[in-house]
Amino acid sequence: MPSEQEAGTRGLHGTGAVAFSTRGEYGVRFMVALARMDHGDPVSLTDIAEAEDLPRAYLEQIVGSLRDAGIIDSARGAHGGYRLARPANEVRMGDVLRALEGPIVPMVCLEGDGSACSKSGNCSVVQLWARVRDSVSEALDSFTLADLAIPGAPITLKPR
Amino acid sequence: MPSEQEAGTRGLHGTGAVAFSTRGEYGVRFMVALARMDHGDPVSLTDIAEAEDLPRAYLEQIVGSLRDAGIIDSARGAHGGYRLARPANEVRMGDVLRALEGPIVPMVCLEGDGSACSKSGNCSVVQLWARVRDSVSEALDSFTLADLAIPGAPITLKPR
DNA sequence: CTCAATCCCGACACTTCTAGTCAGATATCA
DNA sequence: TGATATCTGACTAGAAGTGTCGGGATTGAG
Repeated sequence: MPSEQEAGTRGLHGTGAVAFSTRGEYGVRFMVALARMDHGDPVSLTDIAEAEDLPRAYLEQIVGSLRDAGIIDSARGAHGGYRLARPANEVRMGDVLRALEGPIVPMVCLEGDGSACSKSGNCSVVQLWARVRDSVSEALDSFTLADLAIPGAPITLKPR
Repeated sequence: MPSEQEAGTRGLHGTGAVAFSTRGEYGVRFMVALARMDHGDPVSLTDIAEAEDLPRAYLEQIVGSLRDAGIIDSARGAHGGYRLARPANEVRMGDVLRALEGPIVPMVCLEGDGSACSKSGNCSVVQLWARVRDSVSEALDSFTLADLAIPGAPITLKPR
């Protein structure tokens, strides 16, 4: 039997402006699946990739960012896997997305301490970009992982 | 004298998630400059490109989107150029950005009529993306071109 | 100890998008 | 007619996105 899933092309995720990449989508789906499957023991990446039909090797990269950000804990070795580092209702989706996609910066002039733009003092347009940035952060942080994970019935793992 | 400006590399515009491209930045800067320079007669692209230090040929492409969207009017031939199609205080920045960058769609599952996602009925995550989309639209539409073009003018934001 | 499961990590390949450049066609005014 | 502009399509180099692949390190079980 074909042991490895064939992933093929999935196209781009998000059209036009303000689009998240597949890192954002896959990472969020991973987190929701993990929240539902996490009953104390680590959940393996393979189980989640199969449940969500995501390319395992690629997901592995993405999940590394979540681990580095301290959002999930990992356990290596046999019967290893991933667990939530905090209860789902304490995980803001803004933290998840920032870990996955980097800081939310709609325009270069907002990067770092703002010194990138030479006319930072008298530029009126920067207020527009700052407003967009703050709105997106607020929207993301108004959801917790629990908000997204609760609706479905909790998924139980097959015994191993 | 050197007839063509050398533009060189300007790097990417916006880091991480929710980034606008140079189309968005240059287009907005074009609009602000046009709003300030428009005193009745058409303003030529060359004048604006020089004033804002933007690559003329590339800006030409970008401005085409604004014309197609009916945000500016163009006049060909000698003494031609561009004019605002409406007063600056009637131009919402959301319209400008949508013309420049396409619809604001943070994730594929929100595209078109929403039929792209197979589990559109029971997906909880879609609410997150929809919220982000609406927040960005509101943020952009809370500014008019006049807010950005009037130098030193106090920017009044609509209450939310 | 050995084996299998599992995370971890770097390198590579392919495709698409970005950010332009360039040459020419078309339209208008003097 | 000639100078000035917009308009259009084709082209390109480089970056980013979306994965695949192979192997190394760690752990639990038998």
